[in-house]
Amino acid sequence: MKVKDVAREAGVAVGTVSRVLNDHPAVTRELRERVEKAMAHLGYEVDVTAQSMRAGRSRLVACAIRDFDIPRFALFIKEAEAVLREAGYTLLLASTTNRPDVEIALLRAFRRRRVDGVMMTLSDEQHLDVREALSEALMPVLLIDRDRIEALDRVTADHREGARLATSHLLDLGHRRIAMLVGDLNAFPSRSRLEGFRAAHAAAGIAPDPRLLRDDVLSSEDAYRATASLMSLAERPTALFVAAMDMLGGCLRALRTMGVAVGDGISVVAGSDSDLAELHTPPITAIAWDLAAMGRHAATMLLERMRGDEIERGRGLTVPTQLIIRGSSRPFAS
Amino acid sequence: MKVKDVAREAGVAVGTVSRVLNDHPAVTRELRERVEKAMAHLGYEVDVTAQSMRAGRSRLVACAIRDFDIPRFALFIKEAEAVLREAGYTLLLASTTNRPDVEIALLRAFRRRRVDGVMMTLSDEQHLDVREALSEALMPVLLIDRDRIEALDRVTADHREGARLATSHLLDLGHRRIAMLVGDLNAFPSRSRLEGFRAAHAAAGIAPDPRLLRDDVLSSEDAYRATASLMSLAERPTALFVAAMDMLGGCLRALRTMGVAVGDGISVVAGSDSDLAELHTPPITAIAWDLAAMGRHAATMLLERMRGDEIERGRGLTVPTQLIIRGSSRPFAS
DNA sequence: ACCCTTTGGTGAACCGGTTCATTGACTCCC
DNA sequence: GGGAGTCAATGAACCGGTTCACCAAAGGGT
Repeated sequence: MKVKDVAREAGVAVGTVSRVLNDHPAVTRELRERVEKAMAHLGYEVDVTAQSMRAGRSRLVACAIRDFDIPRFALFIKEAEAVLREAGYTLLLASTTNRPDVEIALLRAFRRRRVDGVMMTLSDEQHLDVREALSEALMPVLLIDRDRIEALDRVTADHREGARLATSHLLDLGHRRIAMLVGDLNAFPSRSRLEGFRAAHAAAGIAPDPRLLRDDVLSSEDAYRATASLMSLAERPTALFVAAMDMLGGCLRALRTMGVAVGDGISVVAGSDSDLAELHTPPITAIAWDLAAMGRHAATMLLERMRGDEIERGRGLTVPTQLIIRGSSRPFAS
Repeated sequence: MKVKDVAREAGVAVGTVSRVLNDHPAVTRELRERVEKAMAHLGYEVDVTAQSMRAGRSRLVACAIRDFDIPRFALFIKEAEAVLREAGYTLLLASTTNRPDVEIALLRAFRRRRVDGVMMTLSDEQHLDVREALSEALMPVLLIDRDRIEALDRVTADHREGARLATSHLLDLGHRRIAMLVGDLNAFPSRSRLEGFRAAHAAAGIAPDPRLLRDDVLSSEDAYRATASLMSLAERPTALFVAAMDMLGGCLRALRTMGVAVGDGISVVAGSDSDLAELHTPPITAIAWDLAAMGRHAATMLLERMRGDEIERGRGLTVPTQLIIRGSSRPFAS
């Protein structure tokens, strides 16, 4: 079942069938109808593989993120997929497990598949091998919540401002020993959160205690351990900013285990909002931003780039963050 | 940059290069090394599209689920992807939005892409057009948490037993007016949960009040509305079984809005476990099962089927469910 | 009546691999 | 010494579309 068969059935040339398939204008209505009837009659369906082969593009867009089971990322993917599907693209999914070697291997695999565009996170924007792989990618790449690679488009959230707001909020409440849990400082989100944290302290003329900073918190178990270790310090923090995404669960679990009451014993601010933050007792103050919008923008920007529109290189789009103040952050009573 | 170029550089025939690429045994070590050196020297990379074209298979596996932003499904996908990648396959992702027409369109799109295998959910296993599309799919299809299509492999969770346990638990506590929120009864999970719910009632010799059943609860907003409407009844339920996946948030939000205390005012059991259920005050009794294992099994079974192993049609694998009893389910005090 | 342009249609070449019938060289054994 | 058998290597054909140089017919202008 191929164009040849359809052509024979309709009594036309293969080129004409191809024209009909691709809505080429130079086909008379009569022939178009005959061809369409033949296709319907034979139950013909184009072979996208063959099309890709000739065209050199696959109508595939790859999305590689560090770990799917970050619930809120699903929103991003969902919206991106919807936009891409609308435009005739199919989404390829992979997880990098936040490892540079996997990121490089995936870029190569995508190129072998003639993927038309890629959106991805990076474990470390400065990693030389990754930067080299990106520059040899041959297809447009858009960074998800990463920056520092000037030539590439990116969609980010304003984590710096979110962290600054959260930290100022705690400082305003009188807290002076604020602990912070962040992820990998080699990547944009945690780096900017730390900047915001420091900026807020600087603005208040207060020096943060470096012993209260825990980075590399990448899983809920990490958050559990980090919280437990912080609460075992001789001089405990009075407030805890769980800035890494989706780490609130581990943190709350640790506080519960250690018998520390959220709100009274320690103020808590979450770096990303969730049902858990909203419905906890007390409800948890949290930073929120629109991941669905990020997904839509990412897909749209990548589509523009893939169309080859004449656009300046390295466009960046930043979605704002906001602080939702709830009952878990309370004035510090000495 | 193609096999031809590599062949010229190495001074061999294209067929030999292809043999090297595919680890064909009939190549002398000397030639293999010459070819490999030539490939490295030219920076050659195979074109997977061309391979697919000739081979008639794409090394792509599609996964279509009703909605990605069900956080727990991410676990399934993550594990499935890991298994498939290990085996040299790439995962294609799509969401069906739980609509039969989208399901059919996706199956067609997958076939056009020569996808090697599909794992998917269905909005309604009995839908005739979908069944026809499935039978014409030409590639192995595995159902995710769906049954009733005898010819297809499937991986399910034992929702019936989970719901039976949860309901018996509530009945044992003395509850007689148990409300239930489920999703689409045309699909396996909700159907089985309802069966389990009824089986538990039957075993206890109690007839459930049909006015306390709310089906088609598919979003957190649905759950909010359903809970609000249940709590507005003249004869309120004394227990609430939120059996649909990831609907607990909406339900708790409604109870909070209406000033009903979980545990005291109403006992609550969640159909799937989560950080929210575990860390809520009081913690919520919930049904748990291993979605990661489901993902692994799904990928493994599909791989076997794609290898064309001689296996009986329509294998089913069921992962067990368990009830985690927490503080939200309490004895009914009249 | 003649030439020029426009329009619709044709089919061979091409995309970049894999496959397989064929060839040539070498070994083995009677 | 010669026939059978084994093994590497070769390269043309093929997978199923799209493209484009080319052609025929129709239309337009003088």
